[in-house]
Amino acid sequence: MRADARRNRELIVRAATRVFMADGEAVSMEDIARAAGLGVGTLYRHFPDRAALLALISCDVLSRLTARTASAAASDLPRWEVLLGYVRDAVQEPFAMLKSVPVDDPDVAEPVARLHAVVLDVIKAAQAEGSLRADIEPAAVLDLLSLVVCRQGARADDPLALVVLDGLRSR
Amino acid sequence: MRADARRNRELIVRAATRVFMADGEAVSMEDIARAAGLGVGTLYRHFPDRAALLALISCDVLSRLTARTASAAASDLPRWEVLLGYVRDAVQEPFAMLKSVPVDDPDVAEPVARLHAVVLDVIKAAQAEGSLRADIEPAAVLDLLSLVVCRQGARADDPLALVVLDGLRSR
Amino acid sequence: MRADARRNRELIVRAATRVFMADGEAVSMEDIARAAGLGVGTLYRHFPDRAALLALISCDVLSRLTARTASAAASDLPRWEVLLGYVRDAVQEPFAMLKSVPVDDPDVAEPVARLHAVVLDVIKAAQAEGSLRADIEPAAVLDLLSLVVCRQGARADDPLALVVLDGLRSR
Amino acid sequence: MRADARRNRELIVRAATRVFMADGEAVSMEDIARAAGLGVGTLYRHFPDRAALLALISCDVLSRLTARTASAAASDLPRWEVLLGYVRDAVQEPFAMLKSVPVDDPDVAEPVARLHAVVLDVIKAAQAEGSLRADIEPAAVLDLLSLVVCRQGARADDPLALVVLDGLRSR
DNA sequence: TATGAATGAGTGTTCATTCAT
DNA sequence: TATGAATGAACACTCATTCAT
Repeated sequence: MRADARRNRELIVRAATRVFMADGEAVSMEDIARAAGLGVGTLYRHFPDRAALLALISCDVLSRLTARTASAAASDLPRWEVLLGYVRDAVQEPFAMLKSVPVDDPDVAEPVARLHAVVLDVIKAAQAEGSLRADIEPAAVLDLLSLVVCRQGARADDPLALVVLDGLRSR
Repeated sequence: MRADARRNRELIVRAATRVFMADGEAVSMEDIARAAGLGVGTLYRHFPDRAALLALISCDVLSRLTARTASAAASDLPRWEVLLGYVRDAVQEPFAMLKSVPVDDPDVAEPVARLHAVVLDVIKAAQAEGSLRADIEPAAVLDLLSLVVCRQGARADDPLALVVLDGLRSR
Repeated sequence: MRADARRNRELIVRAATRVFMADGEAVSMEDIARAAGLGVGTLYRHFPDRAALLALISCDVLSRLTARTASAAASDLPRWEVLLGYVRDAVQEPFAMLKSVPVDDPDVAEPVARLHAVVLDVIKAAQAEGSLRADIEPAAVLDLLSLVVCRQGARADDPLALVVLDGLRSR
Repeated sequence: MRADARRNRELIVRAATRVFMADGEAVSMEDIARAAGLGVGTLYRHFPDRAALLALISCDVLSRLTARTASAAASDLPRWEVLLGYVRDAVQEPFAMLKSVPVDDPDVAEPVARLHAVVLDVIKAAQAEGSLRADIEPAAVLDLLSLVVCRQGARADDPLALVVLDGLRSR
């Protein structure tokens, strides 16, 4: 792939991520192109259609988050801190858009599964560590965090996230 | 308002509620009219535009829920039961659509405030009663319940709701 | 169907017929709408998509021609005259567009078959009458006439049609 | 013109001829470039626009056919055979595309005229020879053969061609 | 008044053509 | 010079809204 093509692809992904974060999933291809400073044609050269763009951005978001979480998990931080870090990172991403992506698409399903696997490990370890309530199924914890994180406009320090995290803490 | 006008308005609201529950917010005005057994023109006679219809249905949903919750609150049931009842009732309504309604609109803001007031009272009473964790701000509990209830396709007995409710319970 | 709707449908069909005759099959829906003095939306209210419009106009053309030919066939004109009349009528219609209509579509296949049946009868009768060369398969005569008639911009009195018709004549 | 430029031009013309034969005139420039194993840019280096490419391919087809027919005309074959050979050769070429080429373009008009001249000579000679009906204008015979030959997917032995050729034969 | 037909701006997508690499 | 990436006008089609019946 040529240098400028790679650069433009990156511009598209970044712009789309930005506008999805800001305005939700119902953004037109024209708007994304404009935000990227490119023509619509360029979008379509890089992504066959809207769904593909959504899918790719989702994958991007997911793998970025998986990488970051896995890296934190490899540290010797307390597992609770790793979990908090996950939430803090996730709310910085346009996670809400995942709701409009077909999770059946294997290209999306796989990165989702990988992220889930990493986070589930952290959850279990946090329960073993004693920082996370052990009387809740790990999968339920994951669901709860996903709920917190997938709201349009979520922030790590909004009351809701704080409540949920506090509710998950062992006493 | 004449009897048939009131009847049609009711038909529209009911039909819209139904299709919003079933198919989400992205339903066309034609679809709503068809579901109501009316022409689109009649929709527009009753509601100046799509936003107004959404707002009004939201109000309808909200006031119905407020009434039901207030009535339960007037009983001598345990406050925890009243709270559970609220969740059970709310998930039967197209609450998810509230996310696409401008809450700035005073016509919507007010019923929201009224529902919140009623539920907050129940929350505080449940904390006083000792059934609901008292170490969480009532407003935060409300947010948490809203989160549970406003998901598209939410059910009172899905794992997520169960986890949240369990997390709120005093031990 | 309401009076104005029927009138507009007629306008669409007429306008489309006209522009297909004039400019060939590659005309945009906007152009057709403009030619009909209507908005594109109206086209789509009457015809679900471009293919449906093409199919319907083809059917219209075909049945008009079938009716005219059958009526001539019911007269006591010489069969040769009936055949000439068919060619004269056909070249007045946007027959060329049939080449871009999916003949597999049963809605089109049937009127085509009906026209063919009528014309084949005339052909056979003309051969029996002695005015049409009898040493050619009726089906081949039909094909030949179709070829003459389906050219973009065909005219009944252009040299080509004259030659073909003359070639078909018994001597 | 450098050797590789000539080679590329040849590649383009050949590829375009091939895909026009196979898929009709509605082929994209990208498709043609891909079929030629070249980039679109190279197409545009050789041909200013789509019309020019079409025109040039037409010229190519026409002159190839003119050469072949003239060569056959130079032999001592019966003129009827030469005429049959012309039809057989022509149907192997993407002659249908000529319908979408502006014949006004002098670059196209001239090769058309040259082919016509050659074929007309053959036609007249065949009439003189007694193998071709002499009661039809040579120009009309030419038109008729053009009609046969310019159909998308024409073949020398399909019923239609056979009928036309048979109709032209003297008895 | 209720109806649903008409409208047209807006959306996703394609493709001839231009231009940076 | 050859490449193929970028462009944007054009197309088919949708749907909130208006308006004739």
